Amino acid sequence: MKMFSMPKDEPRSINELMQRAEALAGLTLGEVAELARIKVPKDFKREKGWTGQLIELCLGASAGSKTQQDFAQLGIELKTIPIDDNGKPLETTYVCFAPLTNIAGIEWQTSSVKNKIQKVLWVPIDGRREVAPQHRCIATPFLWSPDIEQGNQLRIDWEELMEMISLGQIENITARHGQYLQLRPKAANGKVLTNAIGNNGQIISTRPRGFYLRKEFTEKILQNFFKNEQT
DNA sequence: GAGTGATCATAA
DNA sequence: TTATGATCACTC
Repeated sequence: MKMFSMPKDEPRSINELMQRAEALAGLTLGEVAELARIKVPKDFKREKGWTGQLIELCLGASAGSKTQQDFAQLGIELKTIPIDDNGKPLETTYVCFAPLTNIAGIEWQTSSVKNKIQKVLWVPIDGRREVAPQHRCIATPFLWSPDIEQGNQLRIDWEELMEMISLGQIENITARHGQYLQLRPKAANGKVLTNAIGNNGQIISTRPRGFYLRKEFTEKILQNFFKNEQT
């Protein structure tokens, strides 16, 4: 039984990171928050990113808004994912902002999406709304990298969406596009605007967009892990 | 009920 | 302003 204690610095190896992460398994958000000396909100209506930031703190990630991975030196991105009692995702997973201008020459291989999901430390956490945040339990964290098929699926969606953006079709893209990777608004509210390419090649103003992984995609990742875990 | 579009807190 | 962390909540 490994006990969890708050780290005072960044993990220096994948092993060290995984040791810390695995020590969180089985604990509730309330228990972890107490160790971190942080107050648990009664719900996430206002503090939507609270869980992610708590886990960042617990694993020694340096907070802040960087475009790089959470553990850049290890090349690992941290993602908490809310699950129901069957271990299925309750929400889609945000990946990164979508570039809407100056996108000539951007390719999948060097894209932000590819870079972000190259290596992910998934931390599944009970996300059922009927369970108070304080009592939500952390499941087993695990490291994942996309296999050939998953990488191809995401590349195909990414290329389709990026082509539409480059052709000035941003206003015609809805969350229904993309089989596994979708594009949705990502901003503080609907009044936030950024530049994009219009249908005549001109610069237009539109809501910022972000790439999200559909639940069907992350569900397979989780299923595959838990399947291998019990064999 | 599910899913899309909208939204909230915070950092630099 | 744009990025991080995401979940909310209205509409279908």
